[in-house]
Amino acid sequence: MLKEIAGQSPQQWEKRLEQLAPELLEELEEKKEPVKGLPALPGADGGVVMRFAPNPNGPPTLGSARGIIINSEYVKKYGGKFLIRFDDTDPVKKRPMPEAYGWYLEDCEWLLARPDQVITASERVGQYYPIAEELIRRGGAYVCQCNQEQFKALKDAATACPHRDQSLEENMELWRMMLDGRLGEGEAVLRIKTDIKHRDPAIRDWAAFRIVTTPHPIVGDRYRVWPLLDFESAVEDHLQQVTHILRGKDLMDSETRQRYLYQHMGWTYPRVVHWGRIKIHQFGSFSTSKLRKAIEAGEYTGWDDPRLPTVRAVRRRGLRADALRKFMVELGVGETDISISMDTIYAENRKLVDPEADRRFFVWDPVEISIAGAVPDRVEAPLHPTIKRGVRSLTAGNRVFVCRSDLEGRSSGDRLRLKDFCNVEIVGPKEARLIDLDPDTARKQRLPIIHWAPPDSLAVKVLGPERTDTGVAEPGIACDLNRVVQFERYGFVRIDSLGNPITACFAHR
RNA sequence: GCUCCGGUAGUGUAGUCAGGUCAAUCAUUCCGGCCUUUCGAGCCGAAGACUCGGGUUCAAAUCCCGACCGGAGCACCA
Repeated sequence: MLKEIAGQSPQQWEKRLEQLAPELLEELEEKKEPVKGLPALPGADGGVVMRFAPNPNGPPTLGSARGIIINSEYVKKYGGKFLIRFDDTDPVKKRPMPEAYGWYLEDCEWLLARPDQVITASERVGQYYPIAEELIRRGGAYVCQCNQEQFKALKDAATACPHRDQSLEENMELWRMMLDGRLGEGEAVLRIKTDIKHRDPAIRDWAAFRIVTTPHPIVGDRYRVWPLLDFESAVEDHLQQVTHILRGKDLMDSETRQRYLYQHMGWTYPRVVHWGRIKIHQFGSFSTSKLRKAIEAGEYTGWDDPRLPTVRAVRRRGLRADALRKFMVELGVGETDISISMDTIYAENRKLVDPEADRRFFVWDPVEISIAGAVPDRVEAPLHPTIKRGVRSLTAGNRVFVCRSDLEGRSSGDRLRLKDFCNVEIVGPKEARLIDLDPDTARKQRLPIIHWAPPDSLAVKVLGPERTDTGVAEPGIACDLNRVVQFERYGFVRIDSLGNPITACFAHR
């Protein structure tokens, strides 16, 4: 029987199945449908509460954008709440930047991911204390006075430290001593009991609170006992009733650690999805603290320097939020570490921006040439090559600018067309002579077509991720402040400031 | 050293849980052609991948084992 089936073709199987059970055939076809957008989140059908939890020690980078976008995208998909939570509980080693809180909110807004609620951990530390005390009462936590090396040695040997089985009263008293100052920095931590023999040493009795006397940039010296990430995050996720956590693979152990706390408290842990590290070809790997140092050293002009992989920098260059969103959604949420190229983001952005961007002439490395003959004083050029939305009027005349590179390698007798203007023949190093105005001449003679800039052009400096170009551009760009335009044969730019020179930021070709 | 995770075209990604129509999806990139008064856009075409080795099975990208490669954690950082 089996042999008989194996000998038949898939088409024959299908026919047979159709006779036997047509409903199963439908099911087969259903399965083939490709899923669009983000993969389904298990258990999300009743709505979700999700959060993005940055440390505000700089503005969001493109890596943060992924977290902001994917979280908010899921909330959009299933309904529910999107939270921003500032995990700013280290006043020393990961000292928060007061300005950065606002930067996150601004960039979220721009990324079309307005949070439904904003939580700042440093302002809520007082609410964590009763939970710590409850944990002590339940025997799930203890005050440990080992120094770091001692504890590490014991932990690596899978042995409990002497403080682990102190009485409840002792622990409470020590905890009060942490709070009221009788214990100093480094003298004690509160640990969550896990399994001291857990096969993974990273899980064993982790620290939940430590003493820090350095004032916090937001709340000053309001607290001297500060939670560590695993405690703060675990508790806050429960308080906010977070349903799904998206977190980096680097925090994979956190779930295992935090589950012990949840167990002690009788809470249920949210669902967790992990994703791998993201690297961008054009920027290499970057960290906020590294960028911060480079900025402070004067290597960059600021957090929105077009050479930087921050959200504000790409915004300044004229990348659009919806392009970024589309790109991030297509990246998905895989656990593999990925290395992406900005080219893919650029391609996405180009599709959105190309139909909307007016065309402008920008001549880099300009050379002034003279054209002998009766050339018009003004010409008109379309604002867009295929979408009819009008023209721009340009001053023309006998002297215009062209790119040095368009002249190089040409000699007397060579002909070319100045786009939307005239056909010329080279007669000298910087001299040309008019042939005629007809674009058909250029077409028939297959002349190279170059662009040019009018005599009344303005000085322009284009700041790009890879280099800075200087040149001149038609004066109309003075009306394009904050808009994205295409400099023909150059690329898309956002006009960044009016001045002398006008500055533009380069987006992409 | 201990522990965890991953490996589909150049880059991402779908498919892997529930093995079969997967000679493998989509996007981007690259190449060729067409079109175009931009080196942009558009159109057409092409190239390009299941890390390796065993095993299970009629059948393996999919399940199992091992190797290799890559990433991460073992903080009083986030």
